[in-house]
Amino acid sequence: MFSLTCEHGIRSLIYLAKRDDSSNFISIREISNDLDIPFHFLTKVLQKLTEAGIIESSRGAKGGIRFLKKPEMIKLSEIVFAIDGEKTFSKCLIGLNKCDEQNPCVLHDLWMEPKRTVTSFLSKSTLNDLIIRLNNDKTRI
Amino acid sequence: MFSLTCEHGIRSLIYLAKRDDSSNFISIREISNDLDIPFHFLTKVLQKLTEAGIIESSRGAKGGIRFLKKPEMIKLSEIVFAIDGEKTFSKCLIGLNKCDEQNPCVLHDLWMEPKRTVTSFLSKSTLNDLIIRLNNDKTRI
DNA sequence: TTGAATTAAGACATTTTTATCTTATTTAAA
DNA sequence: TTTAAATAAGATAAAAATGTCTTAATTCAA
Repeated sequence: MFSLTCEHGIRSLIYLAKRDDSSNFISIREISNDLDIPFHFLTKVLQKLTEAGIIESSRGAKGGIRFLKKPEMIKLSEIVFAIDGEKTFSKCLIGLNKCDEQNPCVLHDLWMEPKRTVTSFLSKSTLNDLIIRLNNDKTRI
Repeated sequence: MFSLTCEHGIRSLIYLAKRDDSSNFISIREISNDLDIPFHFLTKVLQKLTEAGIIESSRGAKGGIRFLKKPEMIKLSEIVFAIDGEKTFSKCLIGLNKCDEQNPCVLHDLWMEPKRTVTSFLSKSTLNDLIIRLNNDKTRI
């Protein structure tokens, strides 16, 4: 569904939202350890989110990453689009490069409703919505 | 969404359903030409569908592939599962290997409804449903 | 101002996916 | 029975995704 890179990105930001005191940077090494994601791989994933303006980073002692936007303003869709690309769920299901209302592929119409459900889920869910779940139960990242 | 391999598989079977006179084999070379899919790559894609029992193949002159099951009985989900794997849409969204009702990931509950919509779309749509669309309009494979 | 801590960046390695090529095997028909 | 036509299968190549390592740049604090 999502690339592994994207999964790492989502998990990291949920982790960050859970930990965030919003003024201090959280070190990537710590995230890497707690979420069991290879450190050097993770730095590259997070660089994409930095370029996308979702987080900012600081080098050196006490460095790390922190949110540039408020977690209640960050949608799942933003994260996915930043990492897997804007077209992640708007591409033609069978790979036709010109597939639209005028010239639809055989799946186009049937795919519209499920696609809407998925994209609405991604654009409705903010990081805050998600960490609320983490506070309650046995829910995990 | 689907792997390229899977896209090729779906397109080929829709093409076959459209062409099918159900007794003759259709050559892979012909499918390859008409759908603009690399021939040797396509033979391997179709071998997966043969192994899955959806089509059968014949070597030699007048060889090719044909359906083993009737197109009205072949669901999109079968094709996807045969090529991209059974768990294509049941895997945890963020990659946790033990994610279920008891120990859900943060996305688990929110993902349930969109997932249902997608899997229902895949399991409702048969090849026959799809080629009906091809007969009408400007619809393409 | 120096040193330790930390991310950035680029080179490199591995794995998976996609693509190609060659040879073997099978089938139908002359 | 031979030949042409076709898929099967395995080797190899290329590209993309994932993972690792090294060096550079930056930051804080002693």
